[in-house]
Amino acid sequence: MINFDALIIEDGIPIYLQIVRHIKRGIVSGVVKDRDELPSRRVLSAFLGVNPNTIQKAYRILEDEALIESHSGAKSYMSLDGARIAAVRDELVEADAKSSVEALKQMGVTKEQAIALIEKYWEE
Amino acid sequence: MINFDALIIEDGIPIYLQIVRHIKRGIVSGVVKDRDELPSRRVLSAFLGVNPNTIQKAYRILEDEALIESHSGAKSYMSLDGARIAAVRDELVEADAKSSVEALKQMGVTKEQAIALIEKYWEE
Amino acid sequence: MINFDALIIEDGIPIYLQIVRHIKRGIVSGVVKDRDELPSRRVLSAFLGVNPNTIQKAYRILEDEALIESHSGAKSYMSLDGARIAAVRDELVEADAKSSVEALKQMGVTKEQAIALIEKYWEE
Amino acid sequence: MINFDALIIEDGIPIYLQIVRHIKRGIVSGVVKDRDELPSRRVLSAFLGVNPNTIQKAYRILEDEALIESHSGAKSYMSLDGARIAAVRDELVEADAKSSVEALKQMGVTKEQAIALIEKYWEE
DNA sequence: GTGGTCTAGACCACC
DNA sequence: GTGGTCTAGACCACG
Repeated sequence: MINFDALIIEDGIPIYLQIVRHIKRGIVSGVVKDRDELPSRRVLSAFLGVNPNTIQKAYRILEDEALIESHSGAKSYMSLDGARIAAVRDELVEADAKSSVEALKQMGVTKEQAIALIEKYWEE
Repeated sequence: MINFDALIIEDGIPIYLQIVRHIKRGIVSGVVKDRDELPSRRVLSAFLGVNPNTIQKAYRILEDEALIESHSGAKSYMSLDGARIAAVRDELVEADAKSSVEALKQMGVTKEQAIALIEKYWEE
Repeated sequence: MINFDALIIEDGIPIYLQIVRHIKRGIVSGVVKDRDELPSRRVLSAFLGVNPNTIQKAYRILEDEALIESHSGAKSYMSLDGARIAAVRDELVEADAKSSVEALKQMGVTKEQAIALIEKYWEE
Repeated sequence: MINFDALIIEDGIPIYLQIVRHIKRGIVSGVVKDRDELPSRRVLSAFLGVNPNTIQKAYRILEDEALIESHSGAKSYMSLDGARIAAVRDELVEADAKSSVEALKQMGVTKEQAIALIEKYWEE
């Protein structure tokens, strides 16, 4: 089952979005697989020290994106296939790179300067 | 004078911050220069279709950072020198690159893949 | 025995309350009589496709209002007399007519239009 | 401005739906007109003794149905035209009369008795 | 035990 | 002042 030990709730960004992002990163990195069981709202809320409703909101978003399946009274499971995983990868990796490139271009940074920046901060 | 045609107000992020960011990107790219005249609150609010107070809030922030000079009843002008421009560049460019690198690293992307992504999206 | 064919579970209002209401309507219409036997929790839950606990909750409410008699392990029976039936009639018929009249009046419908509506939908 | 004195919150049905219904009845009766100003979330919540969020949920539903217009920081206004009013009328009047007829029929009330009930309560 | 909804209180962004 | 969001607690239906 997916592990939430590495998820440290930080301030300034909604908790339910941090949970969504954590699960999506698990999908991209391959830690989470199809048909994996998700912790129940109550269990995860107790573990993270937040309200069950906050977990519910995160799971609901993932369900709307067809990444998990929930049925009243039953446990929740991951529902992944190649297309969905690719979509999540696009959303996280490509969208991130794309918006970064756009911002840098608008500020007059050259491609060479951008690559130099990446290399510089990669080591830190 | 700085052009606001390229500024498309998007939802989810405060309008006054989008205006601030747009002007700051102009500073970094060199489109905006020292002593440039800024459009009046009234003119810009009409052009963007937002409340004059929202423009006021954006200008006030820039004024607090000493990037513009306003005198009640008179026009506002950019107030830039090498140090200020460098500070804005750091704030925008470096912060952007840094957060992007961090996100990609967290998802298991290698430095080489990251650079490839930058090059790929730079052309589009 | 009371028939539950006409009971169509609708969303938005608690199922156990819908069951209570259905039985009370049977009392008012005379379909349900004193000493009538009620279907067992298990049978009714299977018929309606809901959880036995939901039936239990409905029966418990009727029991609290002294409209049925239950003894653990044995069947449940209606327990009606003139006073109880009149009370239920007041609660349902009069409350229904009253709230309906109030709603229609509030919407600017005239008495004649209201009667016409009743006649129109009575035939369908 | 629309009046909420006649709205008595009752149990068993979500408060926000009762508020939605009350406003829709005002639309049908003509009490509420296009461009009418709505009470703010805070004012109405204080008046009804419920949480501002409950009002927000009701207003949000009406906004989704394009019956009101809300913009952050500004007041909320009704947004009505003939087609929208007709749609609301259908939804309320017909649904109300239909469900009332169905309930009365199920309780063994005759059409004549139903009409008598309507006339009786109409005068009160 | 499970998932889901309703109401509430605190807070934020905006005009 | 306005509208909007986030988190929380209590409750409901269900297996």
